[in-house]
Formats: sequence, structure tokens, C-alpha cells
Amino acid sequence: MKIATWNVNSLKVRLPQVLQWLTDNPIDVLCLQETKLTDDKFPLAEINAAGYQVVFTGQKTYNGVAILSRHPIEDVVKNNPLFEDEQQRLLTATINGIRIVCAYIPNGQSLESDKYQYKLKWLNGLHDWLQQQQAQHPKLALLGDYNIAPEDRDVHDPAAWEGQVLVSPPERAAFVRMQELGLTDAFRLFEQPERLFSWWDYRQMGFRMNKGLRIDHILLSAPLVPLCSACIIDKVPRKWEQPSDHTPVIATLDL
DNA sequence: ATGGCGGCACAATGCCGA
Repeated sequence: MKIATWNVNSLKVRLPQVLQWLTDNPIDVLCLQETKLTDDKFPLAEINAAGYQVVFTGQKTYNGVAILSRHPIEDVVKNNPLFEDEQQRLLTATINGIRIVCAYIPNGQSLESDKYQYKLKWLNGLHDWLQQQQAQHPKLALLGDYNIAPEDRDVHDPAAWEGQVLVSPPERAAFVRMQELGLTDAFRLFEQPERLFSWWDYRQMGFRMNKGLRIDHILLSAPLVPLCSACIIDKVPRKWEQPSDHTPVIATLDL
């Protein structure tokens, strides 16, 4: 079973790429972020026609998440019952006995911004939700755009980024707190190429210069770790015409 | 050098993302 996450930066624009990528890759579960579509505009028929069931929760212009699956989707929860939030950033469902949590964690904008305080509170709420869900569903995977580069090796230029949003100590501490719930970064279970990232700025030839960050992650609960046989970042869609600034992360679970 | 690029909207300039 392959599970993946991809921030598509507008599903309206990126739908053809999502369908092409799913044709090229035998993915069972794909978590999307930044769909930027209200639910009435969600391309349900196209995704069903591609052989996927899908659940989604969106809003106008910003945010929006979805879970696509080749297998039945059960016990769906939209948003975080433990954290009141207008923004559509969280979706939880059970697929093949695994609790899948799809998250678009806030960006935070800058350390001085109100959005940064919102990010930290949102992360607290996510922590509590993960704790509760893991107690009920020991096999849990958290996939999404975390907007956190956990370590300096996840940053193209750590000196330039020091103290900035996405790498600040409170954000990294929130990531560690999730690890302390027993969740493991699937990417770091395996030997990986150096300087491999999941996001590159559209500006300054960011992708060609490899000026990127690893901010899209798959965290696995302890029972899933021994079942995980691979975790890769697929840079191929970032090379396509009119790409998202993020590229997919895929984990293979041998159930 | 705080902008560049790209998506979006009460759209032709401003907000936001990361």
C-alpha cells in the first residue's frame, strides 16, 4: 500500500497533473493540500472516473484538503473537534485499517505575525487530536504540508533561514512533540540523497538552484514503522510545465 | 535590497504563500 501527500497549490489548476501523476504512480491513498476550492466546485466526477473515492473539505481562495483513495474511506472527521477553526486544513479518515490524517499546517507568515501565533495554537490542537486518535487507532499516519523544516539538513541554506518562520525553535519543538507521541518521520527511516527537498520557491530559479526546504512529511505511528519499506520524494512533477511549488512524498507500507 | 513567482479575487493591484 502506497500513501502519499502533495500540496497542489490550487486543484483547479493542477487537476490534470494530479490525474497524470496517479496514472504514472500506483498510489493507494493521496492526501492533497491547498485545493483552494469550495466543496461545490470540487472535481468529484473526474477523480471518481480515475478510480478513486475522495473526501474533501474546502473554502474559497485559501486552504482546502482532500483524501483520495482506491479503497473504501470510513469514519471521516472534518477539521479538529478539539480546536475550533474557520479554516479548512484537516481531514481524518480510516482506510485499510489505517487512520489517515491529512493536514495543511498554517504557514505562519513571520514570527511577528498573528498568523504565527495561530500556527502554534493550531499545532497544539493537532497534537491533542493526534494523541486522542492514536489511542483509538494505533495504526496512524499523519501526511501533509507541515510548513516546518525539522532540521538544518532539511534547509538549503540554514544560515540564511536561521530564526525564520518554518525553521524557528517553537515550530521545530512542535514537530518534536509530535515525534514524542510515538510518531516517526518515514523519510528518515531510510538512506536519502543529500539536499533533497519537497518545496522550492517559484522565484530566483529556486528549483534549478535547489533552493528548497523539506516541509512535506509522512509521520508513522510505531505499529506502522516496521511495515514501511520505502519513503521517497518524487521530484518529477516539479519539472512539469506550470508545476505546484511542492512535490509529492510517498511512503510504501507492506500490510 | 523583502522583491522576485504564481494563484486568486468585490480582479488590473493587493494579499498570501513559504
